[in-house]
Amino acid sequence: MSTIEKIGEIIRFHRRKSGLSRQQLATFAGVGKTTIFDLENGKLSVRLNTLLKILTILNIRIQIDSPLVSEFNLHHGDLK
Amino acid sequence: MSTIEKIGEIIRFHRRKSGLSRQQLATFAGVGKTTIFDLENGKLSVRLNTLLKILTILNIRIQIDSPLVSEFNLHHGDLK
DNA sequence: TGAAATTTACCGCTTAAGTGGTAATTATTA
DNA sequence: TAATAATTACCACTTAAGCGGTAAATTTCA
Repeated sequence: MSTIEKIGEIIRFHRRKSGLSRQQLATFAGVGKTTIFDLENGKLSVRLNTLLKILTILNIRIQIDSPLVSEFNLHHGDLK
Repeated sequence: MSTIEKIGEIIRFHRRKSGLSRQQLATFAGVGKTTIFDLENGKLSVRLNTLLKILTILNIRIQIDSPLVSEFNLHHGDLK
C-alpha cells in the first residue's frame, strides 16, 4: 500500500490534530463537506486540485520522486 | 510554484525519456489520450486515481510530508 | 444525564472529467 | 522529399465528482 493511498487516514489524522471538524475544514479549504467525508473514507477519485486545497489547509506537502527527477531539475530548475 | 503543480512538465519529461508517445502512455496507463494531453498542458483538475495510473507507468512516486507524519506513522505503521 | 456538536449517510442536482472520433498541423525519418 | 508518426485541437457523449440539504446515529462535554 503506497503512501498516497492512505491519504484519507492522513487527512483525518491531521484534521483532528488541528482541532477542526469536517465542516470547518471543508469551509476553510473551500470544498464541500461531502468531499472531506469521501476522502477520509478512502475515495481516491477526488480531483487533484480539490485535494491540494485540503492539503494546503492541513500543512501537508506532496513530493514527487523518481530516478529521473534530478535530471529534470537540471532542465527546469529545482523542485521545492 | 510547488512540485505538484509541475506535474504536467514532469510527466512529459518522463514520457519522452521512456520513448513513449502520448497514445502509448495512455494505452499502457489505461486512460484516454486526451487525459495525457490535458495533464501535460497544465490541467490540475485530473482525478487522483487517474493520475496515479499514469505515474505508475512512468515510475514516478508521490510522497506525503508534514510535521505530523512521523507521529502518524507511530499509529498507522510507516509509510513506504 | 442531557444538550450540543460532530459524524455518518442518504438524496437529487449541476458541472466537468474522461472518453474516442476526427482532422489539421507539426516533427521524424527512411 | 515523401511517407510515417506524433502532436495539437476540436467535438459530442457518458459518467461521476462535487455540492448542499436533510436527518439519523454517535460522540463530546458541561
